[in-house]
This record gives sequence, C-alpha cells and structure tokens, in this order.
Amino acid sequence: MREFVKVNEAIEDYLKTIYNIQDEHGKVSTTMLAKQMNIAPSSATGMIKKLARLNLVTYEPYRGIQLTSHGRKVALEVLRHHRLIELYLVEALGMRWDEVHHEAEKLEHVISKSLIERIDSYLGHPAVDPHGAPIPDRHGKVESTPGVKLADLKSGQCGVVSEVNDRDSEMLRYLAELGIFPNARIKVLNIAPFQGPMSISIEGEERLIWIELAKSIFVKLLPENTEGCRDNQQKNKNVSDNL
Amino acid sequence: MREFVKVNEAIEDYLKTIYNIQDEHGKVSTTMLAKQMNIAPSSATGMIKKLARLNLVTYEPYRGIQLTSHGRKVALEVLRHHRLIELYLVEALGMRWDEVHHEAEKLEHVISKSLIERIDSYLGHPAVDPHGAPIPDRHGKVESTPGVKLADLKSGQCGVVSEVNDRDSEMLRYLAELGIFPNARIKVLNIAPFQGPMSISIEGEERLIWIELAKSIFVKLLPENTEGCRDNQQKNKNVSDNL
DNA sequence: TCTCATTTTTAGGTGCACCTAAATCCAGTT
DNA sequence: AACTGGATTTAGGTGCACCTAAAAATGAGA
Repeated sequence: MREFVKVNEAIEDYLKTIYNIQDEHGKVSTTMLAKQMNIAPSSATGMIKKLARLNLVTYEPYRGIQLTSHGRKVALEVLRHHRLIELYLVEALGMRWDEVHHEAEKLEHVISKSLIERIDSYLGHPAVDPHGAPIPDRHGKVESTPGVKLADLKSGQCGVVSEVNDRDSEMLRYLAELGIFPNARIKVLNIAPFQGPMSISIEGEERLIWIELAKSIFVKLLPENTEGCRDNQQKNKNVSDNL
Repeated sequence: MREFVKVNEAIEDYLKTIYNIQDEHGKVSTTMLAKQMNIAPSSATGMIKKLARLNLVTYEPYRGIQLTSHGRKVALEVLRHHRLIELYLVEALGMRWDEVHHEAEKLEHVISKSLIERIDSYLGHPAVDPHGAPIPDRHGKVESTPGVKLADLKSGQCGVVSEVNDRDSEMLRYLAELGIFPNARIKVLNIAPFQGPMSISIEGEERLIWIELAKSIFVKLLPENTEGCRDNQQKNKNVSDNL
C-alpha cells in the first residue's frame, strides 16, 4: 500500500521472477519460483512470507503467489531496467545479444532512475529489447503482444519472429547463426513426427531446427498466402549486425 | 598469493578505501578506515582480519594495515572501473560531474571485464576521470602525479587544476559555479590570515574561496612569471559543458 | 474414500557484514 | 614509573538470505 517499502536486490529478483512466471504459466508456485531462481523451495517459502508482509504479493499457503499492484509495479520497473540496459549495451557499446542478459541481470539493480531515463532518451524510448521483449514505460505500462510459439505452427504457416528467450546465451549464439532474430520472416516447410526437427525457411534460407528450440521462439503469425509468405528476402538490419 | 580468492562487493569496497587512505595519509588505521566507510571501528577490525587471512592485506594489531600486491591489484581494478564509469557517464550520457561518483560507486562492483574494456575503448583509453583522478590501466598501472593542494599555494603563485575530490557532490556543484575544473588556470591573489578565505583568479575571473575548500583542490604549480601566470582566458572545454 | 507420491511448509542451522558495550593496549604527560 | 585519554580489539549479538531434514498438506488414482 504505502510506497515506501525498502526494496533490496533480493526482493527485486523475486518480484521479477514471479512476474515472468505469471506471464508464462499463469499460476506461480513456490516450487516453480525456487527452480527458476536456483534456490531451495523452503527458501522461497520464507521469502514469499516476507514479500506478503510487505504487501508486494498475496500468498495463500499451498495455493500460490500473486503480485499485488505494488509488487507488479516494482517488477515492471526492474524489467524496464533490464531491457533498456540490454538494448543500450547492444546499440551504444556493440555488445553481442548473447552477452547482454547476464550483464543486465547485475546492472538492473544498481542503476539510478536518472541514468535509466537518460538511456531511455538516448535510445528514443524504444518499444522492445534486442530479444524482442517489450519494454515497460516509466509508468509501468507494457505492450504485451506475445505471439505464438514457432513450435506450434503447422507446415506451410509463416510468421515474423517477435521474441526469443534471452536467458540461454549459447542458444542465442546458435539462433544468430541460423539468422533467427526479431523481425526475421519464417516459413514452416515441414515437421518431422515424434518431436523430430522442423524444417523452416528463414529469410529464404532453408534450415532444420530442433523442436525444443522452436518452443523458445515466438512469432507473429502471417495469414498464409500473403505476399509475406513467399520467402521475402529482406533481412532485419539492426540486430543482425551484432553477431 | 593465489589468484582465486573470491572477492565480493564488501571486500572490494574495503580494499578501494584502504588504497585511497594509503594514498592520502600514508598509514592506514582501522579507525580511519571505519570513519571513511561509515561503519563501527570494531566492524573494520573484523573485516581486516578476514582480508589478512585472504592475503589481501598485511595486518599487525594496533599497528595498521597495508595492502599486499594482490590486494593492491584488486583495489586498482575497482578504481579503474570507478573512474572509467564516471568518465563514460559524463561523455556518453551527459551526466553532470557531481552525479557520477554516486552512480559509479554502485556500478563499479557489478560491471563485467568485457564491458569495462568496451567502455575504455570507446573513450580512447583515457588517462584521467572527470575530476582529474588518474585511471589505472588494465594491468593496474597508475600515473600518479598528485600535484599540491591549492590551500598550500602562496600569494602570486599560479597553477593548473589537476584534480578535485569527487565524493561531495554539493561541493562539486559549487566548484562548477566557480569555474574550477581540471585544467582551469588559477592564480592566487591574496590569502587572508587565520584560516580566512583565499582570493584567487580562475581563468581570469576573481573569486573568494574558503580555505577548507582549497584543501580539496589539487593544482600543478606553474613557475611564476611564465606566460601562463598572467590570466590566460582559455577555458577548459570538455568538462564545463556538463554543469 | 483412502492411499500415496508430490508439493509445500516448518524447524533448526549457517555465513556474512554489521552492531554495542566492555576490555585492553599505547603513547604522551606528569 | 604511574596515569590517563584515545585508539583498538574482543565478546557477544542482530538481521538477512540462504541451507538441509523432517513434517504436513494436497490431490489424483485405485
């Protein structure tokens, strides 16, 4: 309720992670939280009780966790920091998109309001980070247009990559090799049965990708037989420069 | 001795502070350390014992503290981070010179090697930070040409500002108002007795400054009656833009 | 409705960096 | 050589975020 709860780094990480899990799975359990944060489940329980005391989450034992509006606001602030920093490091300092997540995880907690606003201005108040994730604005508003998993597309469908998971840097390097970035055009050519690989065309280049990988890639579906669905050659400029 | 001591944020702050005190006072006592870090003297004693165990300092109870070569190396790394960050924030993001110390105090501990090297390259491997403090190079080498305190100059002497204390941001705003930056030319006109104010000319403008303040300003002495000692009008460009 | 594997919480404990209060050391008078 | 005030260390304690092990609740299938 009151604005003036003292939020430290640990709390910020919990709230951010709760937000992300809520975003992806709907419900948030202490076990999922613990797994995501690499801590023991009992540690999560303890901390959640504290967050509940601070009015940052509501918590019903055995039933799950939900962010309060205040908790959500803090989570979105951290996310804003994270994503602006990621983009800044790519745009202003030429870091690779697979390096920036790790760096942002640390910087997001210590950067001042004043500095983050300068970065936001420098970047021209961008809407998405280098992995396609939407950047909350100063007031905690997010454009969340999630898209669908590439893995859920059928043969012949096409789309534009909207977002990829930023947590696994090895995966990001591999995606870069394949030419998979936000805004890349993809067409599903063929799907092998039994969790086999998917054959797709990326900006006109034919590739095979493992179905598990395709679950980490989100696309905006294009109507079949639009012109976009016939192997448009235009490459995404901004991001592919930073391999 | 071994390289692989796990150095955390607290340890980095201790080593940095010990370095700074050693630089300024020669000897380092637990009490001075505690005062500088705003902690209880007993806390400093405890931590110093730990640092000694880790071979980062040598410590003789009641006699003082000294950095080992390894401790010194860590301190200089942190200092390098601090000063590069300060300069970067001024140069690349237009922050004021009185804001950047506070920001750098937090960023210095979490920034990666890779990012700091990018920043160093971006800045062209600069020699000094916005307050004139020398930036250690990647291998821990520092150019320390300290200069003398403005407060120690006599009437008629002149010099070029080499460094000012970066810790007090209110003071920095005041110095900016007076036109006192690194590279500003100063001539001492008159010194009032009994710790009174000093009358000086800064880039040709006559000002009064309190003697205590003059102890935080370091200058490189110019021979009297050089041309530089006759109120050269040229202003320092880079820094005075960021008031 | 009962059973039982899984999830979740409770109980008790750790290391860390800090604290206050009390004891001890040290150096400069007398 | 004893005194004494300031510097320094020791002793004992705190909150925090984590841990392991054990107990308890849940809910899905028999």
